[in-house]
Amino acid sequence: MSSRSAGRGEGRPTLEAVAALAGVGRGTVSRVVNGAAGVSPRARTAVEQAIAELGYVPNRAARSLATSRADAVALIIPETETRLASEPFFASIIRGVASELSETELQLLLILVSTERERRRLAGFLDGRRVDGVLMVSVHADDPVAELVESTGLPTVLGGRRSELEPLSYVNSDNLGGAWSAVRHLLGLGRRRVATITGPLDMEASCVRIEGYRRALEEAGVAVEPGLIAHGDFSEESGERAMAELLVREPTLDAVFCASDLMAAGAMRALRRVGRRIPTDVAVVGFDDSPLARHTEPPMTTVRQPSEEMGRAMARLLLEEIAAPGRSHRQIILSTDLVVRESA
Amino acid sequence: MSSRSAGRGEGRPTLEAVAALAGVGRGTVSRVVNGAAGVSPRARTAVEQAIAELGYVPNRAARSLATSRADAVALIIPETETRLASEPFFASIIRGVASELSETELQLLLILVSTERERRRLAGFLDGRRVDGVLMVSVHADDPVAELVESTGLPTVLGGRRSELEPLSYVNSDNLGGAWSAVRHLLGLGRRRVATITGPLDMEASCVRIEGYRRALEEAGVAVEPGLIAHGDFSEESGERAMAELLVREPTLDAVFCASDLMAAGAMRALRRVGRRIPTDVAVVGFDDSPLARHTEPPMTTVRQPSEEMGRAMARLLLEEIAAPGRSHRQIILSTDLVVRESA
DNA sequence: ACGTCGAATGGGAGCGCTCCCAACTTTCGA
DNA sequence: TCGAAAGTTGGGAGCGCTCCCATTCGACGT
Repeated sequence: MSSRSAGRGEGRPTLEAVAALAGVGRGTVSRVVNGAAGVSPRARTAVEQAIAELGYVPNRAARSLATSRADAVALIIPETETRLASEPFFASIIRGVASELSETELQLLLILVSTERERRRLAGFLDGRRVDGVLMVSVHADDPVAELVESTGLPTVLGGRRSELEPLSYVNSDNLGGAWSAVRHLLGLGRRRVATITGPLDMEASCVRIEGYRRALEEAGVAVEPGLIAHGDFSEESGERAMAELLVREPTLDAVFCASDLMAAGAMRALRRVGRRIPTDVAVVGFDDSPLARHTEPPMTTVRQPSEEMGRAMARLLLEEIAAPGRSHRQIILSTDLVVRESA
Repeated sequence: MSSRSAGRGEGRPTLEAVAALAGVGRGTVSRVVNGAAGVSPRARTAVEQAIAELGYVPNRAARSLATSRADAVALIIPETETRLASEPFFASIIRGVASELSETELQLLLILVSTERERRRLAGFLDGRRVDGVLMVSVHADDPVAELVESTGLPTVLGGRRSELEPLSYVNSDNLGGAWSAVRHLLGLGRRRVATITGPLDMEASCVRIEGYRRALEEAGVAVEPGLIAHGDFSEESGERAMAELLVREPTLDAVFCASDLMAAGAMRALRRVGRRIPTDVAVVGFDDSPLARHTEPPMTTVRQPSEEMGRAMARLLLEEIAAPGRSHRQIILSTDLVVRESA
């Protein structure tokens, strides 16, 4: 069934071959293939038959050359080795994007950028206009990669924004509400000395989660103490380290809200090491609802963010942007919700 | 003059533009760009200067059309929603492949195939010869996707093989040795009623791991009892279910070797539910050494397989195969090792 | 001095497709 | 009945690149 059987000695069948077999001109075949109007039913049938018989599949490169579209989009993940593997967040994004794209003719190019060399390669790549649009996740405040992408003028959609005045389109989850509800929950449990372990401060999501933490505290009339805020970088080690610091600085804390599940897992480990019981002594809440949250001991209470849906929304937004390049940029905020397990 | 591009906006510079500026012919520029021999130093310098001045980047589509190479490879992951996200194995493979590919000019196309529709789309895609080669992981015994790929005749490298007489090139980890050493370890601990929870039987890796289990037992003079073998599908739920079954069927078991960390996590949950202590009552060993293995309670003893290296090796093999299409297929086996933590 | 040979070079001929327009056919109103 | 409008159709002109061949040029041998 694959075109091999139909081979007329030559290589793969071309438009021209189909035209010849169907007894029509190239133009007509092209119109049929692209679903354009203005083809008589008679001609259309003949062409469709010829296509089936020959097993014709249009040549992407030729089409690309003629239309100067690439029929592909790039998903750029600018992260170091470990994060991609350890955070299922990325895998979910990929899945969402891929599933949305599978409805279209667009191909998904995956580009991981971690080294300086890879960044330079990316520059050449984008300049070569080999994609019609770009998706990018995990953007830091003044990420050179993001600036590179922005400077190309290609339709772009970010997962997460760089700041409140992000000029590009983006899809974000409700970090403020998520953090807020996590801390509300902790307060509702009667905890009053609630600490937080933040993500890297050059990421807007981290800052907004801190803000959510602040607001929940303030609304409850609990003072925000700088000593209760420690910083991490989303990794497990950083969470462990931050928790250890907090424990020294504020021995009386009774809860901690962590900006990622990974950090929460690290924090739990630090707590366990010094013999604090979870949640009896210290309640712990994470952020992401990654698979590991169900495997910690005790299972982790965490803020779920719909990462696959995020990927899907990003793809959808990008498609719109590619279709109507002029239009102003848009943003989508997806809601989060608290998954209560046993750690808080 | 073409009204579209050459008008005022003056699109990206072409080979011809570079040639004009450098005062040479198209052929010479092409030679320089492709690093071909037979260009005088003088001409080469002039061309390089012109390229820099114009910021010329070759058009991939045009090159593709002329050479009928795609300069891209596809990584196909035929899996259902959840596995991609829950198993860091895939993320590691992706990273390995991407990092190896970043040394080349090849692009990485990611193709997730889970629905029937996506499979059909893949068929057209491959027939369109839009990639120079294919990488595929997680292949089941008579996976229609694998057969589809094989039938295209494209250079292909599998991650894992379909059977012992796999005709395609593949990279595999030493499943036999891994399983063997896991069970050895259990036996060395004095356990004598060692159960196993297998992966899906239509995957060769599962069968080989069972074989490793068998051999270790036989070598130690311990009888292999069918009742101690339960089947799962690599997922956590299946592990939990299988463990529950085993517990009913063989209440006296004192150890279990699981063919994946995820299943081991499920098994641990099942054990905990019925109050069996780990490892005191039942020792548990997993397979993969995924990040979650460090977060279970207690931390899991497991067989590490070098998944990123696996991705890298796959890419390397594919490059060779693309370069020398005629040559016979090759295989690479990567060794595994046991990571002893606290569950066994 | 002249012929010879290899290195360097320019440019024609496509690769397979889309775009677009001229040409042809059919239909319909006057 | 005739012309105009509408509906179809074929195919030329590229898109930007590589491949390859004919040509040019300089260096060398005799």
